[in-house]
Amino acid sequence: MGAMPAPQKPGTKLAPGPETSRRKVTIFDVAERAGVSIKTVSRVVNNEANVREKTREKVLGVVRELQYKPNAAARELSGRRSRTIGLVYENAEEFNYTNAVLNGALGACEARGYSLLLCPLNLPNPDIGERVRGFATQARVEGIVLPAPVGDVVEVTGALKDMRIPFAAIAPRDPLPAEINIGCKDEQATFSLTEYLIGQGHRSIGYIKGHPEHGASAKRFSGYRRALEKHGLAIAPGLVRQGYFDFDSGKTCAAELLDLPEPPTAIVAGNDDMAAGVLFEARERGLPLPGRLSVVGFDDTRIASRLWPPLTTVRQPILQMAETAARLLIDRLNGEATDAPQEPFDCEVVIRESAVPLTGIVPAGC
Amino acid sequence: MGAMPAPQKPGTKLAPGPETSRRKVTIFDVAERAGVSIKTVSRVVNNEANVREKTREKVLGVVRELQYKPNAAARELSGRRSRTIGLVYENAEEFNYTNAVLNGALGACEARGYSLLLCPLNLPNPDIGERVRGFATQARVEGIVLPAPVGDVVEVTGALKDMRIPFAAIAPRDPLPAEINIGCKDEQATFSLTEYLIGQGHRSIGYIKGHPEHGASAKRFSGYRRALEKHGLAIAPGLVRQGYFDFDSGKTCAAELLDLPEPPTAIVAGNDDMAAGVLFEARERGLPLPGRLSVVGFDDTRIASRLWPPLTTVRQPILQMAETAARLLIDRLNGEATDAPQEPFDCEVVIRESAVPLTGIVPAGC
DNA sequence: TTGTAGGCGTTATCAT
DNA sequence: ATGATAACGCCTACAA
Repeated sequence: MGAMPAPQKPGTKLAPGPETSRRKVTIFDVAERAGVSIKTVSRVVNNEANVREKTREKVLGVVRELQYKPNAAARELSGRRSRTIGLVYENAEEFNYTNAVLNGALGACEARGYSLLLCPLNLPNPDIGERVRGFATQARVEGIVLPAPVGDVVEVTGALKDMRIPFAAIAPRDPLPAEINIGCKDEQATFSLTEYLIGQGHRSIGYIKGHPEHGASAKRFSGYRRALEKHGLAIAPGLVRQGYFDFDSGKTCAAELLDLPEPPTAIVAGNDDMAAGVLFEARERGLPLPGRLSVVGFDDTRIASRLWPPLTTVRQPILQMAETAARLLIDRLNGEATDAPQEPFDCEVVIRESAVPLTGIVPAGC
Repeated sequence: MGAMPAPQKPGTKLAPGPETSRRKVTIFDVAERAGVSIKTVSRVVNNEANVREKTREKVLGVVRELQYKPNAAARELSGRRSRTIGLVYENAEEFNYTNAVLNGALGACEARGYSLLLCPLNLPNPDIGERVRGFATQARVEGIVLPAPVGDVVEVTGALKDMRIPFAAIAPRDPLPAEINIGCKDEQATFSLTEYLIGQGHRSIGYIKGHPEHGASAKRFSGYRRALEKHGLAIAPGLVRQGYFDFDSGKTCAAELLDLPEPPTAIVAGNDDMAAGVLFEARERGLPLPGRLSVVGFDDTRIASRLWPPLTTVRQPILQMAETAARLLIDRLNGEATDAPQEPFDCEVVIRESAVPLTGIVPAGC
């Protein structure tokens, strides 16, 4: 071992410094620390045979200690195995938040020769921070797209900032969490929607707020309030309820609104799912729809047009927003800086039959 | 150039043979053929500066000619750029075919240290074959999961077989297209559903078939037919319509059924979306629901419980099916053979209020 | 403008 | 059972 030139451990000659401790740990580090050759480490890591149990344990110990993760690229290059499978599926064009985001991001990636890796989260969750950290490390991503409401989860954004991984947020709240933030005119859209109801003669309009964790909830509510103010309508007590963007909370809030001494003649729900809950509750009470109660939603999800009556709602360009987020992120990654903050996207009010003019002649029974 | 050892072109010493022509073309091949160094090729491919226009063109020509695609792993290993971004998103637990498939496959991958790459398709499409080929090549996947109806698209399966890429099909039709085929008891479930209606006293039961391209469509229809036969009920002419798994076709077919001289008292739709169309059509005609018409669907998608009346339907374990497909595929990739074909999964009938006993006393008006 | 040398971190081969 | 060494295909640094 004397005269033999020490195997040049990759990375060894990097200038030492504060960053050194965070240098990627390689198979050489593990081998050295365990007093074995890299091949033995490789054997252990890949569960190959021909390793003494004692050696295996020792190596595994070091692996844990050093938190060694094999480099996927090197593995693939050398071993010709990508450890990747594909999912080829029919892309139903139906609207769905997650799918729209996916398609938008995928489109931007495809156009630029990038790949997209997924990390679904179940919120709320105590250890998202760790999950995201693991994802970013394992998946070796250059940047990350964070659709609402994840862009507002500090455990996630914190971990990312910590790891210095650039990210783009879709529809986040203020203050904007990312370098790249993509939004749409939620406020303006709800304002229009509410004005539309006012134009139909409604004077008592209830509101069901969205999930407080979503940035969009507050913006939408603002639009509602601004419309009422503009037309000199006060918000009667109890007319605003707190929902959570889901069907059940919409139904519950609708029940509360309809139980009011003077129930509203129209209800603005923070999204379609809650609007569906409102319709359901009204239906259960036998209220003639839309005659007795006008309802509007937000998102134009698939169920909006399937419900009875079909829902008047707002369509956000989520696909484009996601596409833009991914595109700007990739551009930024490639040093093609985007200085100006992205202009918010326009939304489109979709008129259907769930909101009708308040005629004063409320049809009886049916 | 004389004494200089020829640069050992990677792969050169592979035994020549029939496979040789299909060997991966590398940057060396391009360089040699273009009469330049690999660095120049690299410059061209990466759009770097300092390449004479003429040289650039020549290289690009060879690149096209040889169909050279840079090896992503080598690129990443050397350049420390993964050309991959991540999408961290909240995984709404709501049911949705695509999402369920995604989550199932993702789960299996995560558990085995695999990555999942997505390739959404828009069917029908003249050049899916090329798209899939491109995806498989570019994404360098080891295997592919094909959820319905893609497993039945011969352009896709053909391309994959051609490229010798193993794949697993979810809910394909017979004859089974893949080595690994995962199904569920569609026939049995529709049989139960139909028997349920018969048990409620219905004797005239319409059926709206699903998309003919889906293997499940035929199986479900069989279940319906078997139930009628078992109970000695004939299928009156016009009682079976051809739908396409979408809302509009369900609505259209419902109109046809309801226009029959003797319209059915119950309708079995091949999926929830068509069932929603049926409800919508009935609602437009002012038919009291569910009293005047019982409707059942299949899939238990989210809208099933949002509709009025809430839909009696069938829940398939799609998530588990996708998980199993991906798991078996990965196992196979790793040589852990699975000899026995996978047993079909059970489905679960979900009883809600859209189907009610035929009382004989049809409520008038409303 | 173009080319050469060397390294990226792993697996494969073949000795020991 | 274990290890030295050569690929793997590309990019960066530096030389010409």
